[in-house]
Amino acid sequence: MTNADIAKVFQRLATMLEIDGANPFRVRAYREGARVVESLTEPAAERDAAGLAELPGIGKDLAGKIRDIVDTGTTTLFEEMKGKVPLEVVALTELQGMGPKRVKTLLERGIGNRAQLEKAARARQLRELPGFGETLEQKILKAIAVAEKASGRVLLAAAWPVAHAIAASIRKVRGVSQVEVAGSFRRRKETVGDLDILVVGGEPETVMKAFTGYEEVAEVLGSGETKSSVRLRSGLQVDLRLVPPESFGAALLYFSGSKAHNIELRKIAIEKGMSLSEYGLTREDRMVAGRTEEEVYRALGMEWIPPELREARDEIERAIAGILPRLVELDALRADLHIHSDRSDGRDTLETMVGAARERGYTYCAITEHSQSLAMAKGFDTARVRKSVEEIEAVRRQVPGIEVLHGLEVDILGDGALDLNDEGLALLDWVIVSLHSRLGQPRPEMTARVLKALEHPAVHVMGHPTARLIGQREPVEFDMERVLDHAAKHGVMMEINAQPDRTDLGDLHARMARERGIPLVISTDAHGVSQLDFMRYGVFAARRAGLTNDDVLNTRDLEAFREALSRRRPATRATPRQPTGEAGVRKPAVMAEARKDRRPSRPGRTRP
DNA sequence: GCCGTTTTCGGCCCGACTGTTTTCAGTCG
Repeated sequence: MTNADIAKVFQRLATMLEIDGANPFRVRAYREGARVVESLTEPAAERDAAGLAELPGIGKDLAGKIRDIVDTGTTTLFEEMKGKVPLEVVALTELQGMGPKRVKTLLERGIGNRAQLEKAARARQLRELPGFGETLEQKILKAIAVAEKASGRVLLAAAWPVAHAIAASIRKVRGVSQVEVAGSFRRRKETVGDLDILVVGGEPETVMKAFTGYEEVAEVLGSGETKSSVRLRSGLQVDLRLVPPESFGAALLYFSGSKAHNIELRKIAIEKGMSLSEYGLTREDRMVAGRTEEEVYRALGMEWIPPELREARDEIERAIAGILPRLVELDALRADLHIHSDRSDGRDTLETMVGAARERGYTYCAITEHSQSLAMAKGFDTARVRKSVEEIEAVRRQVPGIEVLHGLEVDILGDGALDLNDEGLALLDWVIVSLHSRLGQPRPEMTARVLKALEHPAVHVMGHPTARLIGQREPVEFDMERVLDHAAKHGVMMEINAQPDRTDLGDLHARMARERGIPLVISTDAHGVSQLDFMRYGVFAARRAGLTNDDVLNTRDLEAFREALSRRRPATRATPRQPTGEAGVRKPAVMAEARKDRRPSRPGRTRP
């Protein structure tokens, strides 16, 4: 039972209670409980009831229910509520414009799922219900159609060019002085549900007209003086808000979220005798701050918090204490350490890829083709690796100015063995191990398989550890805590794979790795030149995880990177390439150093 | 349902837009 599973039960319970007309603050407590459990970096299952009740927002009752869910898969209240408000009914609230009150009205008339709702709407029966009308009936039919077509959230990388294009077109409107894309886009979540655009300046009518008339707009969902919403042809919803300049910071803060972060800030405002809204921070209707985010945060007694951290985890306490981490920057990366060429399943030649890496300002990179078991991808066996040594030598001569590490992305076989023998491994500078096959193994087997692979002394890093494909494939099942503990023990690093549909490790897991002092590398896994630019999406995940430059090994120069690699020689067993003197289990010094860096007492801002 | 150097009871974040209504409830973010 994962934290996400527990959170899902609480979310559903909240909606059920809401439809049932429960005390709204009780509903909120379940939502808050879901959020707290979901953002834990350790399994809630490992805490007893008392330990759970120590969490903010979790009291005795919710703690007991979490234990129930962990132990039995459900809890009494959930089962009872399912009788009153079936899950099909809960799903109705996902339709645009359908909240708990309307769903309750429907339920009382025997309309309890999407099919029944659509039928009633088509039969023009909805308009007769109290609080419903002809217009709403039409909106509901539209919402059903949209829900069936759109799959919900889109990848950040898909929204990226769209957001920039719309923002650019609004910037051209006469009088507009500021345009910013807020929302989860600004927090750099790996997927976004919609886009929120904030605008300062210009005649309201002109700005709104420019927005609703944008070429990609398929439908205008609403338009007022200060707010308009549209749906693009791609299905993505975009909201635009026009705000006065003196409120821009407060509005940017507000619309960037997360909601939970905002609520925390508002509570702090109230404690200080003020009130915070998207119009500003006020004291007795007098404006205290609002023009910039910095000014609002300062007036609340804390430093400015980077949007990526605004998830109501621990960032507010840290901002108050002045110990926010100084987040890793894209510009700080010196290398891309996971690159394929057309020697295996990439599209471009070795020389092209290395040249493109150099163009991106890297001083070193690793070429990492697949191993033999991925025959379709022309994976390398030992003989091919031997030949590759010369090819890498050649490309080093062809493309000066960047050091090329001879790497390989070696498959972790079904039993945890590596897909290359020790002779082949000994020829490599950089060994990534990855899961590509038999991804459906049950949790105990998968955990054992990964643990075994990480014990091999030749291994440097685990690539895209969970093997998830966002929106397409669930992460593989293994015990992440044990895997990370094992990685820390054996000096194996973790990759943040920057392919936008992987983003793997994701922010929570990367945070868990960091807590164990495991160095991370951010790599693109590029299969073509253009994919080298995916690096930013890996950096975003790292920033959301709170990682600093120090936590990310490929921010170091080549010498420091090599130094760190050379220390990865803990020995569970000797291999021919191990100098005997280096045997013995110890944590690589780089990890001890990294751990030291993240003591909460240490101001995160003292070093770049 | 949670929480507490103002409280163990009585609070709990704020505003725009829409549609159904004749002054506001519901939804959304």
